[in-house]
Amino acid sequence: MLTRKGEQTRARIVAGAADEIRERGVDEVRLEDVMARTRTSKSQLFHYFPDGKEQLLLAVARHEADRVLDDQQPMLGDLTSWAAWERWRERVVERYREQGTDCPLTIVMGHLGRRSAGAQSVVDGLMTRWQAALADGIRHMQASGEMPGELDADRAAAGLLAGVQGGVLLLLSSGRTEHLEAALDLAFTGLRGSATGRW
Amino acid sequence: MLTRKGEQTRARIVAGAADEIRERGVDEVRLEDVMARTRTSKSQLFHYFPDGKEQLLLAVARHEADRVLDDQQPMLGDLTSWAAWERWRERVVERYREQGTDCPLTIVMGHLGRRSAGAQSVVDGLMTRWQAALADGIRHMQASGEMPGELDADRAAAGLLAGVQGGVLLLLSSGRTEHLEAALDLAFTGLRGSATGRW
DNA sequence: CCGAAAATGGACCGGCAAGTCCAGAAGAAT
DNA sequence: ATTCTTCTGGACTTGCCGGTCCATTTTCGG
Repeated sequence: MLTRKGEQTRARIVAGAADEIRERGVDEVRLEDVMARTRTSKSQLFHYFPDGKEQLLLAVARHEADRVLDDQQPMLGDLTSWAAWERWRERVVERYREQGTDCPLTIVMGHLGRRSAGAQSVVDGLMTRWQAALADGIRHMQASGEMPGELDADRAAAGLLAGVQGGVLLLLSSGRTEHLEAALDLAFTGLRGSATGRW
Repeated sequence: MLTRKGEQTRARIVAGAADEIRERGVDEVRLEDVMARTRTSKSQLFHYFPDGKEQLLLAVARHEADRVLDDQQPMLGDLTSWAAWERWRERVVERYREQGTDCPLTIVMGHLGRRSAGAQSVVDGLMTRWQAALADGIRHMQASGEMPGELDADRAAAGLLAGVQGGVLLLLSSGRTEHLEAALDLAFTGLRGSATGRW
């Protein structure tokens, strides 16, 4: 059981670890660094995360994953017109432009990605919710006749999501947002266009 | 200077390290494992890679990067008809389906990605060449009137590339190719479609 | 208050794996 | 053949850092 003080400390640790990772990368982060930044001792770390570093990283991943969709609100939840889609687009580009080369989630993921089933599910959950929000928007647009009714909303959302992910990935290594923007534009063109695809 | 024998040994080390990484991930790979697999001693490793593990990983990254585009040939170099584009699409999906969750390049990249400038340039080079090949194909299609002449070939290629990258990324965490396929379909629709985008 | 549970401090351990070193074998070159 | 370079074996060092432990303090419910 956690007391109020305990919760504060735990939260401080997670946030501090997240910052540390953002700044220096997962591999470079020692527990000692987290301790220094959060003014905690080793026994506290292992008190709140008995399974050690792995568990802490997972908590950080969850913490970061939660932020991703929040940062896209309220746009993401209201994709009901082309203007709204454009606003969402701008927000996404802006958010990742600011973030630049430091994508904490990708970092943490890339680190414990495959091995930990927990990490897997964090990402899966995030992507699923993200895709669902996009699919909702697409269905909305179809209902109002602004996107072709023939296309499979879920599949289109999957493709759009992939474009965003790839754009961000390329941003991480190039530092430029042009791939992300191009991917969004190309996807939008597909969403607008005549339904000649294999939908 | 390297003798013939030296080159063989060096190549054996790189290939062995690549296999080891594919199977167990970067973090899990000890120099000792590479030594065992390639029947080499520690002094050999440091003889061929004086800067140690970092340098070896970089060599592995280069090795893997070279394979990526080769695996897409001859399709990638001959995107001159929609049928050819479809063949390329199939090849890409097939290649990554086989590869499944073990993308050695992404792994190595995710590991030393930001810190080493060398790794940065390996990925940059790969992506640049990849995008250039796609852009060439698009220009070909425009010349023969099979893709709208109004779109910016390089930008469209950037978007398509992002879609592929994102699709692969999602494949890595989900194990399924549906995002990759959806991204390709959506991008193709965009490439076919009426030029209503911001090209 | 008081006792139990939670929170904290910080010294200590232990293992592991990267990197060093030197001695000696194999190969090239003339 | 000899000499110089490259190649190889493997023991040794070293530092780092995750994890353990116990003693002490703080919190909290009743």
